[in-house]
Amino acid sequence: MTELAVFGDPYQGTRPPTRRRGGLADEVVLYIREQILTGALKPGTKIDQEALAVALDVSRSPIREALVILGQEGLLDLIPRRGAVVADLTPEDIVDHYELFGVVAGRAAAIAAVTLDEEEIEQLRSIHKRFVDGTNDDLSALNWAFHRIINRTAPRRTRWLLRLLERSVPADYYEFTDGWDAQAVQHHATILEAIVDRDADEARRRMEHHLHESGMAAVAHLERQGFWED
Amino acid sequence: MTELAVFGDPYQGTRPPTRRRGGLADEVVLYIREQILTGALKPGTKIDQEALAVALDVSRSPIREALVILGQEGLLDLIPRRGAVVADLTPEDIVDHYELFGVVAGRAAAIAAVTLDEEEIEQLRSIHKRFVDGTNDDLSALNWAFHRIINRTAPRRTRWLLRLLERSVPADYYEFTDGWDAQAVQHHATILEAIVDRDADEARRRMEHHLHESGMAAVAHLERQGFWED
DNA sequence: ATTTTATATTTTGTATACAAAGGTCGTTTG
DNA sequence: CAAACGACCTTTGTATACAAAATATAAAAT
Repeated sequence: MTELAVFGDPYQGTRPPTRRRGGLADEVVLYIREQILTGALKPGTKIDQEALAVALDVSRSPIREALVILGQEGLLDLIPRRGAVVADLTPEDIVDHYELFGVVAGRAAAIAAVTLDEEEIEQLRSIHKRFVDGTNDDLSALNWAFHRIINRTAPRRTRWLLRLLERSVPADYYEFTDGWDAQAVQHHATILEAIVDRDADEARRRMEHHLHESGMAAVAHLERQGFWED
Repeated sequence: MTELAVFGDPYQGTRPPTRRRGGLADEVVLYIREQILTGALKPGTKIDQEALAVALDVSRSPIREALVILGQEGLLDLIPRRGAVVADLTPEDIVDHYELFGVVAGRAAAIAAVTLDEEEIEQLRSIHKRFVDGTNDDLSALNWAFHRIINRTAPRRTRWLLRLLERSVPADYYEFTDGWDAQAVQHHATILEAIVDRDADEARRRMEHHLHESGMAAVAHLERQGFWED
């Protein structure tokens, strides 16, 4: 069951956006990012603008804009006058990335612990419940919904940074990493508990821990994808 | 004295880069960012690509790349098919930005407290000393050098994020905010102390506090610049 | 008079064209 | 034989051209 019922859905409008109609550059970004994070494009590989343009059947204009975006995200190194190469992200970089993700998401969790109202906490409980005993739900979507309720109360700039940090990292290791969902459920339970207790500091610590472990899972996932193979 | 002597300089090579030769897009980015952060371009203002191209005497190609970069930084809102407008950053956004800056720089400080060697700590002392009694030094450069020694030991991704957070915010409020340098000296002193004590947690807390106060100064600076005038 | 509809104009997004820097490969020279 | 030079080819960066969407303008209808 990949599609969730719309009626009676406790987290309507809290599902990851399927797609919003931007320009061609956005699609190119999605394509290259996918290629990098699945290990199809190895670190150090040079991006041939013309070749990519031909392959995707677009001109170099949207290609170049996409390269700029991915450069800003840190997935590509843009060296002036000599092109773009896939950034050589090491396991340490991924771990570091998730630590950063942790301190920012931790901040969001701390804020959520003192700002979420009872209704929102109830939504959180409901989603978590479906996570616990849900066998026929999309775990990634539930996970996303859980974090969204927490993050949406954070200030605007914090939400912006969370989105940025989320993008440049594998999104779907839930489907692949064995046993991760069980671990995640545990983490979510402790985070939810801290929020119910209105314990901001504990919520922060537990969210940091959750993201730390997520980083480990992400590294394992990338390794399995052959991200660091020759 | 804006230029520092090269010989006998305890922080050679630790000065902010004057300029690195990129493409035209980089210069356009610098220009627009300056315009925004000085209040010349008010939030909500639409960016006319053609007009900008004519004004800066370049084509729309580098202009568009610049807009994409500034969009990624959060200084512009890029709405597909209807152009770019200056993001309406509120004082809350700026404060939030510096809080984020704080948790990231705090992480760097915590790492520095346990990884800096004696020589680096000595450099830190030396710079701080010049900061304390230096009347004829460039305070911005000294400030930059102080933070650089701390941040350079942080992992790569953390340094990347620090650079990103640094960019989209006024860089030179040292020269403008009255009494800020005295406050900064105090903060630096306490941070240095925590690092000397190898107290990672305290270093983190004090760095967070330092950035929090910096945020206040930045908001005051932007207000004085007329950033939020009609 | 105000809203609606049709048409013209502007502006963005994409494609193509061109100039210059970078890279390649073979030749020359020490 | 290795290093250095140079002519050629490739690729990037920038400018221009064109198509389509959005906005503005004017006419028509209620």
